[in-house]
Amino acid sequence: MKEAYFPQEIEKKWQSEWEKNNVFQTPDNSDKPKYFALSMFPYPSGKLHMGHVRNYTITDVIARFKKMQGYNVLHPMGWDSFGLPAENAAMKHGADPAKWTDENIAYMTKQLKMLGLSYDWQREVTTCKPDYYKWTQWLFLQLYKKGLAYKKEAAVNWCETCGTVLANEQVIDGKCWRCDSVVEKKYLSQWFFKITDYAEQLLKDLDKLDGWGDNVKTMQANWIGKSQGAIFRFKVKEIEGMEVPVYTTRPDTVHGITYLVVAPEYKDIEKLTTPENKNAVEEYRANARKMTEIERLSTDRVKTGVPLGTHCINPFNGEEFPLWTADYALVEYGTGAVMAVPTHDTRDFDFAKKYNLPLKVVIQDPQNPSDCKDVAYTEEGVLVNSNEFNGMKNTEAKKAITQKAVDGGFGEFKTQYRLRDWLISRQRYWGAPIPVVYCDKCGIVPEKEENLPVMLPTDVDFSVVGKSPITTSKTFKDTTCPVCGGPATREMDTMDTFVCSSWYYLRYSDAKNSEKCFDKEKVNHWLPVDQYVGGIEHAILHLLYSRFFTKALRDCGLLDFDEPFKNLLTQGMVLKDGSKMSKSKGNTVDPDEIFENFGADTARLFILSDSPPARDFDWSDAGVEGCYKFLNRVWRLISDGVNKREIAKDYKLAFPLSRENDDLVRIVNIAMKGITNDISNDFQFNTVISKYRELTNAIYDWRGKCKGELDNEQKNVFSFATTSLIKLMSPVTVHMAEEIWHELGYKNSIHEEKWCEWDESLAKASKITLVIQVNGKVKDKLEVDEGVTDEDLKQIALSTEKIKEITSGKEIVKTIVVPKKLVNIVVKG
RNA sequence: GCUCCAGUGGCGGAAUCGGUAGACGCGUUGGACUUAAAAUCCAAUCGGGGUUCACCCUCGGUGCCAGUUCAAGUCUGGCCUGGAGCACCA
Repeated sequence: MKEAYFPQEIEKKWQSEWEKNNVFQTPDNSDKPKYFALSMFPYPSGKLHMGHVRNYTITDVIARFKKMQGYNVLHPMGWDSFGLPAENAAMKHGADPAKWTDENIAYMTKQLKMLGLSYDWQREVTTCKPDYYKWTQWLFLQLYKKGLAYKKEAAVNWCETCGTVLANEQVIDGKCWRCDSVVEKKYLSQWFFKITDYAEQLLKDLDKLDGWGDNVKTMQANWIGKSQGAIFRFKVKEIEGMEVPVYTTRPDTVHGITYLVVAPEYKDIEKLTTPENKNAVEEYRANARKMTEIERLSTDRVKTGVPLGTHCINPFNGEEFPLWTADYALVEYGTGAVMAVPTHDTRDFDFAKKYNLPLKVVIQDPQNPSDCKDVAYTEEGVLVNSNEFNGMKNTEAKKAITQKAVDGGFGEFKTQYRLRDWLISRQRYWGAPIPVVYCDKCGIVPEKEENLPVMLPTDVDFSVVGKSPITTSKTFKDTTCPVCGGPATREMDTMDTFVCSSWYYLRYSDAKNSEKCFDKEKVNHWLPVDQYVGGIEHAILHLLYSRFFTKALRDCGLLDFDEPFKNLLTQGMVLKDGSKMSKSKGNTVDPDEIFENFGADTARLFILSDSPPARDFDWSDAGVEGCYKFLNRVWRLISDGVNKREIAKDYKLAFPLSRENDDLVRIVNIAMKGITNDISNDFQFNTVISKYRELTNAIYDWRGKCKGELDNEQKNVFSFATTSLIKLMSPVTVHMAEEIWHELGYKNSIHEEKWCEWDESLAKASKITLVIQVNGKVKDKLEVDEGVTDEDLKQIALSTEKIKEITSGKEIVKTIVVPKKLVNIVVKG
């Protein structure tokens, strides 16, 4: 065995060996239980960054560990390859997006292989390939049939310079990420998925996700934004038969209404405006339209509004109050109209103060009543000025008052969600075409399933400005109607890339199927994903959409489970010098350089070493070198032993062992147990790695204490310890472990070995350290035999010189014994 | 403003159940080997104080203030700071 560790040589050799022998291919059929380990698939941007390295290393170690534990592990990889960067590259350099994407995939695949990741490449999926997007389109049609895909007029983020809509993520501080011009709101007819139909299920099923962090679950719950309240309908005094409905979470304050606000875009606003107020209202609405979303939603902006001139009547007390329009009412939420109770709502209060609208207190803290002249009272209290409800607690009044409205026929209980339907249309070329045609006779017609995929045209001009390149195709637009056969035009929009990524994990179960999106039996076998690993930035969008897709496809009968991801690990960011690695800051580290200088095993070891996976990880060059040195240290230990014939393949431990040998064997067993527990318990790889080091140090110490040539027992113990170390390290330092394994004389791959099993009776030290406390403070420690009873411990503690001295002349009140650990003597005086 | 997460040496972090705070590493300092350097190895490394001074003793210490307990980094209540997400959502 070579004395020096040459990672580059070893790593290349084993990577090609594994590929040749299909070590990581996963059969569908196996006697072993299944385990699906999944990393969030990357966008092929060009090169891997350290965030990718961290993500994929974490999942890879999990996959290898589970495989060694006897699971049939599915560990696939793919490419989220539709999206804007490819199209932008095309616009900038005249490159073909498909070619640009393919080249990036090829390069990044090479990098992934250099990292030694155990993927089953037979199951690779690429969302921009027709064999994948055919099924994205097919799934769109299934949702359409179910009424879950529909078209409507909606406001979108519009960049006039680029002539296209932008995703919310592409709007940075209200400006286009590419050309920096201000983003406007525009009304366009767009395709939506009816995710709101699933709002309650998406919220409720969060409770089932024990394997998800609370942070992600609460983020989703907030996003869904369930609230419970009431709808009240108010008659308009000036217009016979007209009503304005409002949604409120504070029905208890209904007697305190002093005005009502409708959104500037409210559908009946023109009818509700008197001729005298028409000009002012029109002007206000025109201004609101011009305003950007950011301006309008800024919370510190002074609230503005104008009166409409009409009034409503409060059915609870007969009071009249004026109608206003103000942009703090949002047309998309609730009914688009707000009943304003300035005394008990801070926004209404600000508005009322500015326009001198009246205040009427209806909730009070009986101990400390407020007139609400300076600030709204939003806490709980008791009703006043509320007729028969006076004296009732406001929490109870919510129900009683709503019930009165229900009985009177002017209101009802209402549950409201903040979640909006998912806008999936993009006026973009590089995406999956929406498989729909427009026929003058038949209207909106879905494409026939046998005509899928609707192929992306290639005869497009990317240099066009102000419209989607797809519209320049001569061959794409005109088609025939699937129903009547007459002339028709294709939908020119493509789907949001989040649609493609909402089902890719299902496709891995049956990636090569050309007849179906996936076989039902296979998808039910492999899914849900046992462990999903990825960045926290996907906490809402991707994970919520995927959950929605799973539920919708379940309702389409395509699969039989409710939730796609059983366990979720959101890994922290990779930082350098305390801030996120980014090109603009110039603090990036190129994975290629690390592979070249230290090897992939060092990179893998280091990226797992210093922080637990969920926390941010601070990259340091010294840390990398430290890991490299550690691998050299392990290599030297074993190569030295192998070359001196002290370590052999066929070792046997014959008990009882000498004291020193027994101690080392115990340390090995303790390490096996500890490492297994650390991985099983939230994947604490940082402590796993510290245990590798402890074990290595212990073996070195033991070896240093052996004098002269090793005897047989020592050789066996040395072989056991080093072979165990290398097996424990094999999921992390995959190439080095394999090389050493073969140097030891084994012929199979270490990655197909069984995980270490420890002997419970040996997984503890032969001596324990007894801690003796007096009044909870440590006063003495001593070594005692492992088998002592509690009574023995007590007697030992009380008879030590030191304790006698401390307790002399004092009354011992009681003695607490923690078995095999500690004695606490409580004294008085 | 609301929600969630976090706060431990010079630094990253460790500490299943409440039971030895600071594992392991980085850095630093000293030493060995060497003509020298690199590499490697050994030792020290929370703070204050004491001392019969290289062996100990003692006090304090896990963001802050209380509480529960024989015992609190860990549990409870109230704050402070930092991070993340949401936000005129009625």
